[in-house]
Amino acid sequence: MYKILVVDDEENIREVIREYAEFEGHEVDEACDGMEAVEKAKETDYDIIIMDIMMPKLDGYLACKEIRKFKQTPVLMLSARGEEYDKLFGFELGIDDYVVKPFSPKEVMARVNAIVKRNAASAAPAPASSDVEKFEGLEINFVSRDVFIDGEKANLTPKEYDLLFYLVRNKNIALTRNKLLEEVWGYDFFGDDRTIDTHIKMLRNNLGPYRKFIVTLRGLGYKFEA
Amino acid sequence: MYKILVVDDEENIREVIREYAEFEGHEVDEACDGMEAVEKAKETDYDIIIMDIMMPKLDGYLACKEIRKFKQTPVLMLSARGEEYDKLFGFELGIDDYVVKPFSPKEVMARVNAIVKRNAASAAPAPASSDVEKFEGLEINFVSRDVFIDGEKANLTPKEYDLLFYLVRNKNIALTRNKLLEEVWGYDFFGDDRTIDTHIKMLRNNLGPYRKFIVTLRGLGYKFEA
DNA sequence: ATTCACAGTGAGGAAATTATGAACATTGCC
DNA sequence: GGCAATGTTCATAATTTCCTCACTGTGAAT
Repeated sequence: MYKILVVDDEENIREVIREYAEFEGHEVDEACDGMEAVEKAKETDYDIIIMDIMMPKLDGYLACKEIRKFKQTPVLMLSARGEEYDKLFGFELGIDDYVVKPFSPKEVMARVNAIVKRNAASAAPAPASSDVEKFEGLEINFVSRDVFIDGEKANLTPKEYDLLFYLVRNKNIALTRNKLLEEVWGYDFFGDDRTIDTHIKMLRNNLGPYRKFIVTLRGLGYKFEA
Repeated sequence: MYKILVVDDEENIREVIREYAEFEGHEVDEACDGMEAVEKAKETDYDIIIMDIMMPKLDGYLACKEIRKFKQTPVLMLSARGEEYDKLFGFELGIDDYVVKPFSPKEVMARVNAIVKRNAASAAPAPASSDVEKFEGLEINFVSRDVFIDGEKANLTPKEYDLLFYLVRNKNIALTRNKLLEEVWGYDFFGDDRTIDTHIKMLRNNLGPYRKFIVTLRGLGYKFEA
């Protein structure tokens, strides 16, 4: 039996997870925003915290960061794709795993079990996939979410970061527009294909001389070629 | 391509989903109540079942429960707003997601894709049907969509890529013009046969010395011979 | 050698696709 | 509320690619 804290502003989600967790014999507390989560985490020793990213008052990242100041409770993040997806890899925050919506409670609890078990065994967090990449004068730091162009820090918007990060993580792989929409915007984005073009354009503009790494694959999509 | 079972007592709903799903290239079966759904699920291995909750004879929950006795096929539930939301996650039933009416078929299919993909990811590790092929100095990379000729990158148009890729994927197989038209151009192309010749010509020109791999089968079509 | 059905080629207009700029919408913040 | 930044849509311009078609080349059968 674990003590679990479920943090989400949507009651439905909390309810759903609570039911399944209790069904499996765990004890569940709830909080509906980051502030409340931090307080509860301070008072009580949970085995794991399941937390949404998108919340009022204090979002998942910040709440996690705050909690880390006094405790190492494992955290499982819930997120929709397209929610600055890459921040999830913020291992410096000590996020142990994440689940992308739509999830089944079954899946969530499977991960909870895996995390708690792993945590009990050792204290090692998840493995990171290289934190920085460099292509000539273009430097990308996935952890700090920074992009440097010839040493100068680029000022990208969140979508631009996400798009660039996804492209770079899949460098030298031909990516269709659909794939990009699905992975960067999220499965629940029902907008126009051409939105990608616009973001690619802005990204290219921001990359200056290194725009060359983003190649157009006519009739298909794009590719980061390095 | 997925095999999908759509279960709903309203024909309109079934029809709408079927059309969209088939448009995306999936194969669709229908059932109009729970009983029929259980039977069909028993006979056939579907990739996913899309099922309404409210149905005559046997409702969605019970049908799902019944199916679970012999199979783990993922289930996406359709529900009208206000239909006891939390029951939806009768998790012990292993419902994977739900969509509330009124829904767009696009949304339904987006979730179907998410679920099936997730399900496939946990089952099989990697597909890997050789990502690159090399014939002497001709190197073809299906993943990065690159073609190298003696180390130099060839600049092919989309159709040329498609044509070459298809030929290579079916190397040493005689391909008729009709087959090529159907597979590379698509079933909805009603143009001239000779269009192929033109593209073959361009492809050959682009392949330089390796044009030799594309052989003409007089009276039949072409073949990539290696 | 001749024939003739089929394949190869070149060029121009048609069609498809991408790039871009600006309008419009949304979000977060003061 | 109003502002500023970001994200999305859309119309248009700029390219690139495709398709058709007429003509030329070729090979196998007679």
